[in-house]
Amino acid sequence: MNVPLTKGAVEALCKGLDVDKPVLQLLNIRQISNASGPPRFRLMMSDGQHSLTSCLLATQLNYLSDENLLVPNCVCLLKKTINNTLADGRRVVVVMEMDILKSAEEAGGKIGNPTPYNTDVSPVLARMGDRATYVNSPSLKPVNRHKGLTVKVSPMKASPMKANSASPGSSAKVIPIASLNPYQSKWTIRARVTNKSSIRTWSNSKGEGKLFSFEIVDESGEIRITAFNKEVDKFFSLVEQGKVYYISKATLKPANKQYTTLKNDYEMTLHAHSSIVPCDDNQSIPTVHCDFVPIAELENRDKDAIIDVIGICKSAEDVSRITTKNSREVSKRALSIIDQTGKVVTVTLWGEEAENFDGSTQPVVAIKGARLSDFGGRSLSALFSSTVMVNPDIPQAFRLRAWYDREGFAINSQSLTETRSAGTGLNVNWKTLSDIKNEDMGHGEKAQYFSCVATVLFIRKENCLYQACPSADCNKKVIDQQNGLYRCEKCNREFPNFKYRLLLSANLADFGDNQWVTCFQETAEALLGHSAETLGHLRDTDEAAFDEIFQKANFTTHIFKNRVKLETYNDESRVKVTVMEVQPVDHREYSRRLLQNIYKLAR
DNA sequence: CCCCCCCC
Repeated sequence: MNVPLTKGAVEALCKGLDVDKPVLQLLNIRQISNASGPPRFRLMMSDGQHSLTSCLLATQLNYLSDENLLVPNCVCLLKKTINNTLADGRRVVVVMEMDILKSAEEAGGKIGNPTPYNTDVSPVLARMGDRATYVNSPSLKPVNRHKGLTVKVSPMKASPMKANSASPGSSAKVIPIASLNPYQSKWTIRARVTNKSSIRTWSNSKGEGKLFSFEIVDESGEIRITAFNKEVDKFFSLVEQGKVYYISKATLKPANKQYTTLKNDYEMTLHAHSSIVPCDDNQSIPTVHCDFVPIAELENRDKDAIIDVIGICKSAEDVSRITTKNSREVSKRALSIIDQTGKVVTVTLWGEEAENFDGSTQPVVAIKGARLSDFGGRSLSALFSSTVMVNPDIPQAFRLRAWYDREGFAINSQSLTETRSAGTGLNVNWKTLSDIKNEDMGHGEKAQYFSCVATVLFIRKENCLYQACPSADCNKKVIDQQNGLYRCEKCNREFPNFKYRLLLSANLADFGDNQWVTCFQETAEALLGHSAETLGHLRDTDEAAFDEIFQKANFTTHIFKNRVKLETYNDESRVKVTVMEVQPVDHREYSRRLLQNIYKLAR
């Protein structure tokens, strides 16, 4: 069988064009050293006219080499390739899927007399091989534009560093970060930026200003650098994540260990004479190293552990604004990520990272330095010190992508993060009231949550209000001492006043069933449309008006988000349904709900 | 000279 090579394919690939399933001949294959993870193979492919040296084998195809199928002169069908452009415009073709059409023996030797198409791609790959780095690839897209292109770095083992006499900006020689101290001022360091903050402002009793900080690493260690005010203007745009710079003439001061986990006793502050000069020759400066923890393994890790994680973003919440305990407003967005362990975990992004994140394409998300929390069982949160990467150009990401697109998307995954609220949009667990009985909801160890559209048939007025402790966080019922004082057993105090709290029993109905539910304060107020205080006052002063409020609530229809749990009391078990949220019926959600029921009935 | 790491 004669299989012609796809002439012109190498040129097209080098220009970044998509070539549909080219047939190419393998001229050479060699393993490039890789500090961690599986070995990587670099291929030289030929279309008979030109050879392509900037070609990597995706690690899921390593078996082709292991089984001695991928040997020079064999003819390959490249079924799927990913064309990556490096920051400097050079390209790397990653072979994701391939078939071997002809063995080396069948091909019988080199076809044609191919010449290298684009020789300048070689050095970068040689470096990638030597250092196992995937630096500055634009396919590695941090969601925060102030967090540049490269991933955070773990410093490699301390090793003597070659002095570089070519360092600009200073007459001093290049010294390792580890040897920096406040008592020596003539130095230059050469280091890679691993984490760059956005610009922040502050205002306190000592004054106000702006600052940004970044972390750098060389072979010897790491250090944090902060720029204030004028130095922010001077250096913020120059300093890019992932890039290497000569840095000199900055102030060293003891690091406040309370605020940093970086392994350095000092930190650096830039001043008017500080110098930062980009360095192109950066091959000896270490780059990213992530120790990804499989998602299933998070169950066994301690709360507050700082871990690296990678997964496919199965779904993402819309961004929302929350107010912190310190009354600061911040954006947040929770993602559900899944990996090959089949487990899902919720990861929360904050601030700009939350605002800029786009989960619509189900990208690979890798986070270096996320914090493990025990919220909802297990969940993750990005920190200021975390680096969030979207579709990073690393083997683990390629493997995940291949796994998810082939099978992962369809598996019945389980989340380590129990979602307490029913969520929104597609994640809403819609049920009808009859489902509660038919599906024995709430019979498990954990409570279940569901949403339904239902109509209020009846609300019990009796005992719907109680006199509660007026302390801010105590809602305990108080005892009327009949002397103008109210006693709270929990606070062990008497108060001259109390606050009204609501505890409603309501009967809800939909087309299939009805159900008694309990509404506490907020949901009861939403259902009745009045505050507990107003209702308490009315009950004591205007019974007719009080009754009318209950009449008006009857036959109103809402979306109810509920918690359901089987409870045992005096040897008697019954399912208790508590309303967590009452929302107006959104027309689209209601239609979706109806359609789901029609579909269910038709089955 | 900052030092926020959050919310359910």
